[in-house]
Amino acid sequence: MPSSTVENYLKHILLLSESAQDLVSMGELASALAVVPGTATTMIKALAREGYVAHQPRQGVSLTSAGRTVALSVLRKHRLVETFLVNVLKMDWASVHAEAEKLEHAISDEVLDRLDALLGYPATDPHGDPIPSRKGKLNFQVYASLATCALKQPLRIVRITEQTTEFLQFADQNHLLPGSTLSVTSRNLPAGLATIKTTGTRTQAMSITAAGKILVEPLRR
Amino acid sequence: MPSSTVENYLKHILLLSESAQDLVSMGELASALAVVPGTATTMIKALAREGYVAHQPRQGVSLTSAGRTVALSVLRKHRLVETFLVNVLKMDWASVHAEAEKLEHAISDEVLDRLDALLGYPATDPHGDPIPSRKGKLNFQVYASLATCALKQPLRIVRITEQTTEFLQFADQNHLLPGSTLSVTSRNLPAGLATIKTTGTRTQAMSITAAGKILVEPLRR
DNA sequence: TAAATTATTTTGACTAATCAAAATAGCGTG
DNA sequence: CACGCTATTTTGATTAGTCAAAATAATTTA
Repeated sequence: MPSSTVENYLKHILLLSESAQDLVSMGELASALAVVPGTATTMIKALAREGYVAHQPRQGVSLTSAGRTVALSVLRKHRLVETFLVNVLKMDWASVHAEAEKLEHAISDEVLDRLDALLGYPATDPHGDPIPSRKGKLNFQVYASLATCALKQPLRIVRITEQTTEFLQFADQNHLLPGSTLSVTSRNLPAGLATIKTTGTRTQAMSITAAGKILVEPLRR
Repeated sequence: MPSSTVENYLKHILLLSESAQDLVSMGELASALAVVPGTATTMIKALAREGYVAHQPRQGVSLTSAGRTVALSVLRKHRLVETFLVNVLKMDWASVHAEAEKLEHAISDEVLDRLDALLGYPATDPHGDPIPSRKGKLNFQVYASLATCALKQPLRIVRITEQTTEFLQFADQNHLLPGSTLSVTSRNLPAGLATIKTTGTRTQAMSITAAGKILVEPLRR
């Protein structure tokens, strides 16, 4: 049984390799896990010995299929727990991440399956993040973001890719939740600003960086 | 924040000092925690330094009020989680103990309060064990057991004081659940046997030791 | 291409929790 | 009151995970 430390390393490698095309560097891994780089190196060498990762010294690290299995299972637990906390216990959207961070290592597959059924087998968590299936299939869909989509087009928010409480509170307060509809009225790249209009005809500005964390799909029908 | 190891030590001291009148010996503590006695001694000395327990060398250990607070909080988590697993997720009565053993260290007070509300503020868990209140009050009531109660008197089971899967399965299969009614028809102390009659007029024998783990109250009305 | 900057790895040390086995203290019994 | 049994405590080692700081490699800059 991998320890919860090991589970965390593997989960973060999975998460980081979604954005990073290929190998995850020690630097980004270490900072995602809030440890010093030397610690990450040491740990990764141990994980490589145990067959969870492949380590290209001085290049980076990637998951083996064994490591990927563990990582997906942890991610599934995390996202189903978040969904439970929000949908059943009515907890605050912005604060459930930290809770799930602890529970994901303590919950058994048996409990998880029943939770899944109780929730009606959801495909995504409350932030729009896809929930891996029991078999370990992750529905990885590529969406545009508010930073990259076409201007003036009607859009629906599908996902918020950032789990910090502050960002989620910002999104919540500005009605930028999965399901909300809006459009991007303009962008000013040099200034790093995007202007959006929500359905309530409210217009507001946000940074391009923030806009890039809000994924959308074109609204049709 | 106490580690989950520390939480476990404190919880078990609380549990053992219910039966043991006063001080808990290193021997019983060590075997409850499945560690060697030397480990328990070392750990208890550390806990004493941190103010969680009072250690009488070579006599035993007892909780300080700080230690008792932690222990009661863990016990509350354990028993509410068990109740949730059985009442909401419909898990098997006999197997939830092990699950709760892990979750009790991962769940926050915030989540726990909501779980408590969802369950309707239960006073006991599915085994009849009293759930400490949020304020740390433990409704410690003294009950007779099938080993000590009067013969031929109509009784209602209120609690099963033994958490092993095997014992709980035995109780389940013989309809010995909290709420069931029955009476003790006879006891044979030298043989170590008790004979009981459940309402379905079924008569069966069990050891006095097992009978002592089933707590009852006289059925009146 | 040599020097400088940056990222990674190594080394040595530390903490929490554990065990095996030896040392010690308290018994009770003869 | 000494002897022996049992429980407890000590001692020395081990494992997982971590950090600080030195050493090394790679890449960028001049």
